[in-house]
Amino acid sequence: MRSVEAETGREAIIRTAFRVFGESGIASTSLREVARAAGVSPALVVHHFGGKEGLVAATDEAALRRFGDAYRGDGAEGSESKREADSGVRGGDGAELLRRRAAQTARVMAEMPEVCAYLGRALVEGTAGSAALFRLMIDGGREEVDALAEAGALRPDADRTWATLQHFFLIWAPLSFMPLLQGVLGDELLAPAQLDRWVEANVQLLEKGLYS
Amino acid sequence: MRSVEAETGREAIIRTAFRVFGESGIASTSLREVARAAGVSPALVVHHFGGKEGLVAATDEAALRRFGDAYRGDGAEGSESKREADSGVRGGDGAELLRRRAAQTARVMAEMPEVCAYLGRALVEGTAGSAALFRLMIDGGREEVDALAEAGALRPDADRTWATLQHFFLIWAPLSFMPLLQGVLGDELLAPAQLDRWVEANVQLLEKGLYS
DNA sequence: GACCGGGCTGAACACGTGTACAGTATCGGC
DNA sequence: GCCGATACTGTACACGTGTTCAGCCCGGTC
Repeated sequence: MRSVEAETGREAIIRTAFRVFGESGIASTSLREVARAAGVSPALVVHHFGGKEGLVAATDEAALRRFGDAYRGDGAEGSESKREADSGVRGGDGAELLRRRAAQTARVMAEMPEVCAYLGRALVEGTAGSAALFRLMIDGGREEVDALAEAGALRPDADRTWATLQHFFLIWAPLSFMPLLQGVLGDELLAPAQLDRWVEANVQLLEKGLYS
Repeated sequence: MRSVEAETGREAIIRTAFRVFGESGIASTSLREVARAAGVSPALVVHHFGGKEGLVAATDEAALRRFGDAYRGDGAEGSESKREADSGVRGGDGAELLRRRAAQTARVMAEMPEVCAYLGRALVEGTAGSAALFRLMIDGGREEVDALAEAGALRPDADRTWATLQHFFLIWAPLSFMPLLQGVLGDELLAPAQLDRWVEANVQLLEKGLYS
């Protein structure tokens, strides 16, 4: 029953690291705490990852991979979402694509909240991998902005660099500020209803602005 | 010459705390490091603030006060900026007010970059005072949003809660992500030219959106 | 059956942390 | 002058940290 079902220690540690680091911060959470929460000895963490630094690097990488896979639509679910994710920019108008992308991100956040919460934290703390993480996200965002610009959807006088950053902040900053947000929104940020409001507000802002 | 010019130990510690905490993070910077950077003994920090927790609380409070004073236009400078800051919402159209508010925030950031960098950090780490800090900013933002709505400037179908949060993120998230931003922008975020681009991009986004 | 290798542990180590305490210097008021 | 208060320091302590290491268990291989 080992190979079919049970989780290896390494997997348990990573999975726990998402949760604990995401909740309490990376710098202020000790390797021992992660080990305790995962139900293993601190020495095992060292055994698998070489130390705390290695653990954080491995967690960074695992989080990024899982997020990327889910966003692209890989994994156990049906193939329909992959289909629509792969349909290129050409053909759809900007508004529709924008909404679809936003919903896609929201779906991933609802599917794997711990991973996303961790990513939000990693970005904002000085993790070794966070610079690469950030660069990846920004580059991806920039491509979409450029594609939307080619398609004529982007306002022609827009500053594309800052447009990319604005996209990034509107999507990722809430994750980094999540503990504070619960007080302002009544709900959990990642509750379905809240997620819908979030997506809707972002789409509206990007399409029409706030002030007419 | 003491009382006229020299800085007291307490002031030196707080001023240093802005810089060091802002650069390296609060949780991952030791009380000893702050003391060393300030040129005093660790015991003095304990003497004045009771411990690290107290130091962080005092730094929070000092940062918030200085930012508030500067934003409101108190302090050594001429009184003209205070004048324009106090001119209420009524009378000006939304766009003009919006631009003025953005420029005002940018001015404060250029004036006291360390304080602002610290605030960006404090918000994102689980500081004791950061919840209050956040609430204050959100409440202030909400008031402005409501005022703009009364004046008819806000899009009528906008979600005011999320509109407030969007304002907040567009302004404060860059501070929290500052170490990462330097790579994407060529410049320093708080360099005057970059600051202008930032303000301009925000105003444009809030007025017209990104996609027409 | 012997053997090996990898997952895994408990005990130990050196070190940095936050903090307490006793003591010194310096300044203002009597 | 003295005196008390306050700013400030050096030393010491208990504790949690990341890390090391010798050794356990256990499934697979010759």
